[in-house]
Amino acid sequence: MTKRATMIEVARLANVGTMTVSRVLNNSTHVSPETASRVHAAIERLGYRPNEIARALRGAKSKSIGLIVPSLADPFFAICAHNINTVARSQGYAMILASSNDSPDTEFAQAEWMLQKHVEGLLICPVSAAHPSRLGDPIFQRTPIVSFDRPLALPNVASVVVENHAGAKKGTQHLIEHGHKHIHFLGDAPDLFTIKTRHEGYRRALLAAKLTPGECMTCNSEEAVFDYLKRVLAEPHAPSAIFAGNNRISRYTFRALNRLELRIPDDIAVIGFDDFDMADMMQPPLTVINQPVDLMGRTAADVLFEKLRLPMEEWPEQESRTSLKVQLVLRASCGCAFGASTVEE
Amino acid sequence: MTKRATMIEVARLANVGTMTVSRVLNNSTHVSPETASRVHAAIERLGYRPNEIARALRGAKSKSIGLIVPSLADPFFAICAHNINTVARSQGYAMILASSNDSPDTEFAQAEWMLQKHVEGLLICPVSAAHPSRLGDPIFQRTPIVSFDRPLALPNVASVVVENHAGAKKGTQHLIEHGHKHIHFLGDAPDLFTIKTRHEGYRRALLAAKLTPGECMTCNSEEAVFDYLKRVLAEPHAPSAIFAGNNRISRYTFRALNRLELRIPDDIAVIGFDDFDMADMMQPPLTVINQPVDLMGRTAADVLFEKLRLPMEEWPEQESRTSLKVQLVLRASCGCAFGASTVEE
DNA sequence: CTGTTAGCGCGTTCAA
DNA sequence: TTGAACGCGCTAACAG
Repeated sequence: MTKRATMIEVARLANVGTMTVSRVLNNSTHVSPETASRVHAAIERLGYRPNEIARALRGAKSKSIGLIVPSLADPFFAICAHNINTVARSQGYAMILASSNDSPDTEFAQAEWMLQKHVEGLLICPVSAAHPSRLGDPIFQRTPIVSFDRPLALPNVASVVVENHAGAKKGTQHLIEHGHKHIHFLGDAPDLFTIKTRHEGYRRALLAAKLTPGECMTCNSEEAVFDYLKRVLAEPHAPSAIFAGNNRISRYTFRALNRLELRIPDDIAVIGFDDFDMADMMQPPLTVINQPVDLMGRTAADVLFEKLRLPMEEWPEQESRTSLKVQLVLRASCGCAFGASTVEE
Repeated sequence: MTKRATMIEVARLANVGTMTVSRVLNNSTHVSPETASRVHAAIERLGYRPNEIARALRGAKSKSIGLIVPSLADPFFAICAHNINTVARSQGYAMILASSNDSPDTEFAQAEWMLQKHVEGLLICPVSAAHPSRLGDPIFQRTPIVSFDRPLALPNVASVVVENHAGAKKGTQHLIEHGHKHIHFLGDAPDLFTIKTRHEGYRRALLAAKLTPGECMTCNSEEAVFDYLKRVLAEPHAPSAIFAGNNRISRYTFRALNRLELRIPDDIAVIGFDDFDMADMMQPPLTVINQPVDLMGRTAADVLFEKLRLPMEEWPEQESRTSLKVQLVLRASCGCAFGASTVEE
């Protein structure tokens, strides 16, 4: 009905000074039990809640962190955000969210703006590293930053990623074991860390088997994948298997192959990096490299809050780099014939 | 490196009062062009950025809104969040996010806590209406609230939903036109507005065709759907078609039917409410009632910002209720035999 | 057109 | 153990 009660009103009602109220709220040390209970009663009666804004202005603690992802509409990032948020809330922190839409300028603008909002720390999945990141700017030196999914080569930024190289290598090796000699790699953005690293893992696997690796093909849409496959499958040395660089590409590939009326894995085999919902229900079920999506967000948040606990002087010279394990989930699109999914470390 | 510059420093450097700096930053009216440019230069040189916290403490404008969803991990809500965030950013607002995990207590706690953070407005997808919502509490009277996906029967809350009744009715009618006489309805939470309304639409369609509608079955997991279908399909009057109350149930149903080695739509037909990624790539492609997910978030945000523009005195007596159109997307699981999807208004 | 004064609500001195 | 006064950075009133 009326405006919210302030600390002064509580103090008056309890016949104490505002300082006492403040103490009861925070330390609760050096306050006699009976005074404290009087204060509590007053708080109750007035429905008083501390004004977080005023708190933040006074001290340096805004009790909020910022999260910037390329796009929340992407289920992968949505799950990351979900887990980060869970950790944040458990620590009493608010999470402010923003999308960079894969634009370095937007990313920088959002990050800078979050600093104005006095977030205590920043969690970022950085945009493609085509341009040097401006997240190393001096204004960010006093704010802990953790990057995830894609690392940031900056001294002040910790990072959490998965074993992209090893995972892609293992997946490709599996394809080779199925007898494939011509395997193509499809990505969306060749400058993207994840895609680049996965392509490198793929390359190593082929080289080790004395086979010729292909380029990292850039296919940004279902149409692009369709056109590419249609063209290349008509050529000599047509691929007999596809390695899809991420789950979006996997889905595009599946759609394109369907339109081309090709049978998986008989006409062409497929393995994709990153599992997705219903991948096991496709016809055929898709073999994938599974990344620990839940763990990724949680770990990144944990790393950030760990840094938040440390005073700035104690920040490590070199920030931590965490790498999460991935698994090869064998289903049928690779050529295996399992009833259910099988997991290989 | 050093602490951020404050307004006073800018003022000193530009040889003006802080008020002038403030004016340049906001109105920029009643300031001589040359003074303004001196101020701008000083701002530039110091890399000054206004402290949003102080601004928020001073005025009532925190330039932030709160969003509470049952779970960000759900793609449906992730997309809503994405669109809401886009609108918010375009208005210069930050979005604070929280999940209620379908708990009324958590929902209330998060909402209350957001008020402490002085959000200017709240967007909420309310938890199941099993318990009367506490969002009508007096403390929320001064804060505009918009609920989406599920309405809230409170005078101070506007809402944006889709045509659940009409959509479910149309889908069920379609099943009836295919000759089905025994159609079962599967939901997850019978008290949920969306599920309840869709079940009602389903019931009306059957009644209108002089058929007997079934209960709203509660199936909270793939296991539950599996057990239910296994049992009921062995009984007399076994269903020849299933109406799935939302996309999660659709996926469960698809999985369960697969495990039961039943053919869709020959052994049993399926229609689901709410489309999802790859639904058109399943075997067979799933016929669904498609809701305008993108529009939902955007509309809800628009409604909120409209309210934010109005002074409290001008708030309408009765809050707005928006209902978004849905479409029947015909694929193959209903019994139709299309090459591609067909859309019916 | 511009500067001065006075808080916003809290927590941190320092004195009682 | 407690309270008074000051100031965080900014802007709404009022002068000038």
